[in-house]
Amino acid sequence: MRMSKMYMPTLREVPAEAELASHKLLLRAGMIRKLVSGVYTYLPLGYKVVRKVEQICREEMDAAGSQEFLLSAIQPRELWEASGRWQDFGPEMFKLVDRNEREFCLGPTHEEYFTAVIKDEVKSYKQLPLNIYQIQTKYRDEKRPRFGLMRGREFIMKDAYSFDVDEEGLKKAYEIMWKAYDRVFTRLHLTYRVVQGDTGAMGGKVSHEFMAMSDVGEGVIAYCDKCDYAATDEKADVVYRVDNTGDELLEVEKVHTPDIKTIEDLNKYLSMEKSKFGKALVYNAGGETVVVIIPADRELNEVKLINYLKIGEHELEFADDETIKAISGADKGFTGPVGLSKDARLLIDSRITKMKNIVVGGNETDYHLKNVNYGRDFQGEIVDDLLLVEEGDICPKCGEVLKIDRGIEVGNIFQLGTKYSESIGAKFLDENGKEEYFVMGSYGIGVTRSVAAVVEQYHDEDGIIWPLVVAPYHVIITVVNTKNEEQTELGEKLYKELLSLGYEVLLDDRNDRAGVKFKDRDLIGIPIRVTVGKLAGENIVEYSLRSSKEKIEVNADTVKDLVLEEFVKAGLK
RNA sequence: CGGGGUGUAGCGCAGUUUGGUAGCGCACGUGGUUUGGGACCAUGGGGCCGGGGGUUCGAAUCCUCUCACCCCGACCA
Repeated sequence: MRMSKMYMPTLREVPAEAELASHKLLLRAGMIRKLVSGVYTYLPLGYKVVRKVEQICREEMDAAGSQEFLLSAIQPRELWEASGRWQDFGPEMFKLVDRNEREFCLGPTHEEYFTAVIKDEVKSYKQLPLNIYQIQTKYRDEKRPRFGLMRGREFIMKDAYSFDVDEEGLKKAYEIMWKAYDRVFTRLHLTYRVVQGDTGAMGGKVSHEFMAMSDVGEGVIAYCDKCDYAATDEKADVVYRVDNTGDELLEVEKVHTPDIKTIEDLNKYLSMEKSKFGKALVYNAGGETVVVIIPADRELNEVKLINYLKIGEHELEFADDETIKAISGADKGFTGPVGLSKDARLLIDSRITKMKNIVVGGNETDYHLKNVNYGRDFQGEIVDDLLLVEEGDICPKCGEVLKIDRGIEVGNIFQLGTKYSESIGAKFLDENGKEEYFVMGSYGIGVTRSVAAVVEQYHDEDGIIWPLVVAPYHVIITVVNTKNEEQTELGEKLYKELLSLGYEVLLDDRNDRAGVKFKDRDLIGIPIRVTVGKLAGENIVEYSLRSSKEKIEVNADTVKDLVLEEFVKAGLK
């Protein structure tokens, strides 16, 4: 491609709306443009990268025995009603109504739809296992779209679904997909970690997330260096050791705590460890008022709460002050488990039951209770673990200390089981002629998010540094002075030569100053650079890589060999 | 959803406090000089000052409603 003809609107200044490196650079490099919040246009250079990531997904899925489909983005409401997810996904879905008032959504994912497709045509165990996928645009009306391609409301996803006769088959399919994902992310040159995930709105029990490591990632993961334990913060089991000093149960004591509403205040006022307090959190959860008691030095893991209550993510919110008053009889800040209204459902983290002589809210404004003990003074539903993991927690697997890091969730695999086949009524006949539900798995890769993740991991202050596999072009030839015939001719010659060898080449034949061309090529991050300048007459050019500061002067005839060398090094030839 | 901030030319911004009919840099057109790290001179084009309503002789500026965009929070008992 000749750059004099290319649609590549690079920006010198950073658009005010961008915060992250990937967002800023993709905008500045003329790869994407925003239409509205969370919705982007892919310009030629950006779309080339997207297609390369898609192609890598495609190749690895095909190699893993999956077959490519293309389903519609529009899905009828009935399909989602069948699985109950019209409710569960709720406001996250873009919904629309046709002229006959029939309701649809723009697919946020395609479990129901794929299951419905299979249902009518796959009838025998002999047709299984089956693995199918598509690469398609997804729509999710995110609460807060942000960071460019990182969290959009429209994004491209590779989604695959497996259908098996039993759990055993599902586990095999899961393994195969896991390996395929390893290959995809390895080919993308991403530094990533596979962690246990929460199954959330997808359903099912087992899931893993592929996290591209990055400080700006929205995902938080807890991992152990000693063993292979790694999980998202939402999923991570918390090992919380109760420190029981003074084993004797003391008499409950009412203490006056005027205006002491937070754990911090209480901590100072009573000069007692936070771990001796039980904190109460009041929620409005799917129509009922729920009070949760957890050790006060820890935070609640809302995902664990949502899962326990079996409600949708958007059905959980903090209770307002009136509700708190109604169930506790006191102002906000003094809620506790003792003498709480029966209208509230009381959940107790199991650790609370082991703690002795704790301090809790008194359900009376300006009062707390000391020496409160589970069983003797209050009772409630015991929930095994509702806590959010923290740095320094004990590894639930090996007992070492956990570390916390951040990552970008670029892939996700789920063992779904029969949730969708049952709700959609998708059955096959097994070898005994008995009807069984398909045992399913689903597997996603965020294609456009992966593009952002690559930029996050591969950039510097001058621009993007694309790995060769996903670079929009492999080589850029910069003709320093287009008015100079020797330079122009040599540039053309090299351009044609490399094109004929099958490389993707940019020829910067623009009539601009050298500096402009250098800045642009740094910004758009083309991996291999050839500069045709003053020594063109002697058939000498400058050769350099975007990833290195090194430059060498070489005979123009050897450029093709150097390029080949890079391809060999990258494992592409 | 709550809180905060911002909307002025394609991009980045000033002007708003104290109303008087819109400016700077980059980008863009033209002519010229330049050409190895975002050139220079000259000249030119481009704005319902996010939108509606109001106050006023007069509104980018004041009042009001609204929309959009960005950030923070969804962690408080």
